[in-house]
Amino acid sequence: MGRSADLPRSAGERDGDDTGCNVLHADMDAFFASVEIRARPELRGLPVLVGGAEGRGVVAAASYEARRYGVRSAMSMGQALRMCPKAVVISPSRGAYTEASAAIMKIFADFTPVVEPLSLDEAFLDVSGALGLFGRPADIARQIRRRIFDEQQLTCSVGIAPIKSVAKLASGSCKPNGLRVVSRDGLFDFLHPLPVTALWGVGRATAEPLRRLGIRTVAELAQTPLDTLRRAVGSATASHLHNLANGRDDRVVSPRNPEKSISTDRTLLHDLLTEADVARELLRGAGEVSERLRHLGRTARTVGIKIRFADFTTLTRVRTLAEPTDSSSVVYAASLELYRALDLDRPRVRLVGVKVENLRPAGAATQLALDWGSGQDDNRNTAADRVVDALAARFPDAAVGPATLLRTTSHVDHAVRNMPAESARSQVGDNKSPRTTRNRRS
DNA sequence: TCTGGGGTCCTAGGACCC
DNA sequence: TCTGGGGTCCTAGGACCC
Repeated sequence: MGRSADLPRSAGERDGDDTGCNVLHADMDAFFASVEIRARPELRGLPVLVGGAEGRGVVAAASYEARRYGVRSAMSMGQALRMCPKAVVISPSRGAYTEASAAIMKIFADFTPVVEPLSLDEAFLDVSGALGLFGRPADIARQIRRRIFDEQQLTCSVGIAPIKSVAKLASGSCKPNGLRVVSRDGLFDFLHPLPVTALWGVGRATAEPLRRLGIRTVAELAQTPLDTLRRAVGSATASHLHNLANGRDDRVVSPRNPEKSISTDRTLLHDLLTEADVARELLRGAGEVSERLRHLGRTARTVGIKIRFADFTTLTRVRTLAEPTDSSSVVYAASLELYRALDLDRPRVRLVGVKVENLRPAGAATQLALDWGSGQDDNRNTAADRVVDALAARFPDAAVGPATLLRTTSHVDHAVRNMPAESARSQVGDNKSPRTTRNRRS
């Protein structure tokens, strides 16, 4: 890719009076697909789908060429391929997206410290403090788009407005590779003709009661009495939507708060039929979320599981522990106990997930554990976990982790069945380190 | 249309305490 | 002993977003 080439195929820049329009919403175009195409230029111009290629996959991102066939993200891969049989399917490469995302966020930060990432590929920026240095909001947006293209060979679309909700709608309306200013004066001309489903927070379940009230456009929503809306969609949603429809959004751009939960779940290629198989997935999930906890220097007080069955019904169970933890074995023991408490009869399990929430800094947890006098085993668990983390970081390609994840089913079965159920409560469970004895305080 | 994976927020009910 | 209200914590599920 040549540097300083012209930005390609711009959807156009709709510039207007940007006075007081200090909120920018920047959104990468078909981000995952664009990153893949950047790595394999021979794919440029072709319909490209990123997502699970085998079995139960869905589309995570589609290039604009693929979208012309009606393909949308979240569509099942099978359906997408029926609509667009010539599409090239690529498995997601998370590392590449994370890396590109970091580079883009860094570019944003060069213009203003007030950046609120919404996901890997989009962010709000408040540029009110940057006007003296970089010019008007629309000028800042142009410089950002230029730098992202020059340095990352990727395009993004930027919406510029006085408030967040409208900036987001504006960027969506000028995709791909566009720029759009919605001025204070032009706010309602832009907002009111839109369908209510365009509003952030109106999905299928909310659209339906609105439709029954005869509300299809934002203008109609704006004119509906608040009480009527409350009865239809509940109090919080009603006032939120009513405000947005009337151009009121007092949310400020604020850098991301620390994460409130960490979860991982996995849809299996084939349904799981035995507790041993489910336990192995819980072990994997517990290991993943715990490793991320330790990496972030945080601990969790609440552990949860998610189980989805073949008929797609889904159960969630959570348990709050006596003490916060970042230990893989404690999280695993708690999740296994939650699963066993379901007491399922011949389940067909399609998805297994593990989640931790109620997060807090790790330092506080250690202190608490020592105070309780039961910290010894916890600390030993964590020490073993840290060794595993370090090995995994040093040798990313090696399989470092619980031995049961490396073995075949019969061994797993044995290991799992010997795991005492009360270990989560007592927080002394450690089925990973053979040296650890389970000497409870008598 | 046989339906991913990572999050956030809201609601509602129950337990418990004052 | 009965009744009520308010606050907080916990749990389950659902809606929504990308």
